[in-house]
Amino acid sequence: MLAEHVGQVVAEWIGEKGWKDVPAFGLERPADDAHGDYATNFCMQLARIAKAAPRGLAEELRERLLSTPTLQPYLDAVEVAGPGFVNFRLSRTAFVEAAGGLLAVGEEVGRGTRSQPLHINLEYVSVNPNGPLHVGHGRYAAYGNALHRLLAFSGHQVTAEFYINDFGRQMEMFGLSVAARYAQSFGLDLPVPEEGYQGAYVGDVAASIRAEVGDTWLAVLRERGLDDPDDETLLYFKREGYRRMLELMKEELRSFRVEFDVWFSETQLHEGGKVQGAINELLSRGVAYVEEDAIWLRTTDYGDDKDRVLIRSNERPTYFAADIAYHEDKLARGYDHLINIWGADHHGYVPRMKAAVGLLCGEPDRLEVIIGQLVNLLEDGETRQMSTRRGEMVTLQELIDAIGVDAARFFLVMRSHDQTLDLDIGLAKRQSQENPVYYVQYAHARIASILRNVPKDLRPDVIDESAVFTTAYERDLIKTLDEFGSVVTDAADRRAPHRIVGYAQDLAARFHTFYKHCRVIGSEPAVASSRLALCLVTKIVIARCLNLLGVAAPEKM
RNA sequence: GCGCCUGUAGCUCAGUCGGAUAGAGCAACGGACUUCUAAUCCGUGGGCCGGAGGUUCGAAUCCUCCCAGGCGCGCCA
Repeated sequence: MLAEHVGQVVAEWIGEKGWKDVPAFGLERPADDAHGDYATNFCMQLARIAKAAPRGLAEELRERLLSTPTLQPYLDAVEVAGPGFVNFRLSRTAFVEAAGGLLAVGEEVGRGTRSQPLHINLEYVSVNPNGPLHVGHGRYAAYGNALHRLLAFSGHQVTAEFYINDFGRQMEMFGLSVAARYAQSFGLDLPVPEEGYQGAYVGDVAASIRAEVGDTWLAVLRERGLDDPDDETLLYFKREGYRRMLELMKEELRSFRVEFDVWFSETQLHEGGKVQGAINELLSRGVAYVEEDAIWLRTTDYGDDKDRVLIRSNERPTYFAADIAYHEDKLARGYDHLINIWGADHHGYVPRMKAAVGLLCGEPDRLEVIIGQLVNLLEDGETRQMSTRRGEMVTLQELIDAIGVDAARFFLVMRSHDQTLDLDIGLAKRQSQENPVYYVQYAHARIASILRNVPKDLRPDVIDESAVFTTAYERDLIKTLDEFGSVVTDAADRRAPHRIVGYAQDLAARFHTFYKHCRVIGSEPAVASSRLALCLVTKIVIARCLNLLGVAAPEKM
């Protein structure tokens, strides 16, 4: 509420002095209340450019602020402190106006308005549809979906996309594995291939096919076995297995409150000629070339270590080639910006993909790759390794069944995506009651409870009267609420939804403290109504935070 | 060997485009319910911010080197 006004005065000051390349002006919340409601270190940063002592500059700024008439109603005191800090103490009027402003905005508190909103394509999760989602995928799902909500709320237009890796050898092996389990369910001894998928869920998929078509394919499998992957029977199992796994995956994600706008099939990219088309175009433009019977892309033009193969000498396209066609397709659909969320095990792939985008459109930075660190799984302190192929994994569903969607999402998104996450599944199950999500949700439920008990004649209005907002509890709450908008923008720009978690915990803590010390119902009318206004705004902001994280905001607990 | 990420309280982690006395949760200990939900609040203890140099009025934050851990360096996906 104050930063803009002070910023204007500062800008005029700088203009008069003719200083160049000055740092950005900002206010911060001091850790110590003795340093006021807000403080700035601007004069110390300015000292080098202005070639003057920080404290002298601070004194000068203080004089200017105190002689600016429009600021007077908002400031009780401006002090110069320490090596050159300027500390601000706000007036009651400032708090009343801030609270009134927030109440007037209502449900839309914190929504960003961008002068240049971007149409962003956000791709995440994107796994082979040949096994259930494990908790590692769950982390990217929780992170990506929270980022989706956050970017949208901060003022961008976002399309969420899932790239289905349904092409190639992994899917073939999966199809063969399903066929083998199908045959085995009739007593036919057809072993799952060495490199096939051993998990029990493969048997479930086979059983589901059997339930639909009975022994239709049994005789053919007995006769021909699994040796020719292009056999139409085996293609059938690949297709049907794929279809069922994809449905399962969609259901799991939906139950985890993760929704995608576009499901994009890699196979259709190949069958629609898009891969070949992209390569032809790159060849004709001379950025791809033939050498040693293979086709290569000049990714070194954009700083990659070496050029990369698009078509192998055996004439099969690489995964990279398909990915190029995919990104060309995304670019052609008109997005300003592409964001991919990848696991840390793919980070070596980033330079070539950015180079490819550079070769496609001339702007490698239209692609932004966010690398999410991995989840380190433990069970009661012991490391637990995961393998989709061997069917050894902790599934996302298992975590959800154990601790619920809210606690799982909160836990998976509360730490920076840049940090490897230790998840002890045994500990998580035992400690689910201590999940901090309940602390935040409880604040919301408490407010809902107050609202249920509000007498009819009490209305949420901020009344300009000397009795209101006299406590530090109320003022802390207002300051925190007032910061929500900048927290949203900051978290979105940094791709850091975990900052929303931190903010929500902080806001909930300030509310709980306020609740303990500041009675709402039963206080004298002016005080009660002003406090009710704070409750209403707090409820809106907490609900918004939880919504951005994909977590429910309960009315009762 | 090279590249990316990480190293902060007993545990899990915030804080990292330099700011005032480094924070939270959990765990430990001690208090607070006749009043809007005690899933809460108030308090106590707990730290060579991996190590060493450097830049700066000021470094957990920036630079260099070292140590430790994770991940990656394919005509795999």
